[in-house]
Amino acid sequence: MEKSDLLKLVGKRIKEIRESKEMAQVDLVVKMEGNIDTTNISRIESGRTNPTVYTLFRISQALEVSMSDLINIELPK
Amino acid sequence: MEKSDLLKLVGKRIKEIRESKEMAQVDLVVKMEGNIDTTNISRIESGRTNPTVYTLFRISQALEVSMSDLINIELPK
DNA sequence: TCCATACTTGACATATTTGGCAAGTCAAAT
DNA sequence: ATTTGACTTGCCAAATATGTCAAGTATGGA
Repeated sequence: MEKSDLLKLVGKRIKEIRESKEMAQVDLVVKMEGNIDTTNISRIESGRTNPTVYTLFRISQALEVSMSDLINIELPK
Repeated sequence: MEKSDLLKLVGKRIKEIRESKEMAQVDLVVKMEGNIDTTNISRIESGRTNPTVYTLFRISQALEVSMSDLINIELPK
């Protein structure tokens, strides 16, 4: 799988979960540890950035899901 | 959880899986896509670096496990 | 002891993430 | 038509991941 496809899948998954919890990007950001703003969330959700594990971790905490949930991806082999 | 603790957990998990498959760091590296060498694996396994999703993905492929397996961590709350 | 293998560590250049702000788009409501 | 809310995009600086090589450590075997 290509890098860009992976990032799109991860981003889509994050967005899905966020929306399923009816959170806006802002809501996510205010729940996250440390400094971050919606710019970064937007970039991650659209797959334009390759987030680090720690960033994923903070997102998963704010969404109240496990990190595994965030990258539980159908690997299109 | 602290960033450094997270990174140590992830690194430990990767090392565990690699060793369970009786692979040396070199074996992992040669199976991975793109350029990488054992230096980076060492840094990731020891938690001194905060790997990106794509790097985790390439490691998971080379180890023939899912990415979820790599970050399936007991979250110490 | 000497050597080979495995891994760690330091230093370095390059690429990219992160964090921040400002401006732009877009849809819905007033 | 204007405003409001949600999100995107461009740009910037700072921090850091990546990739590479060289040197160092540790272990076990010949």
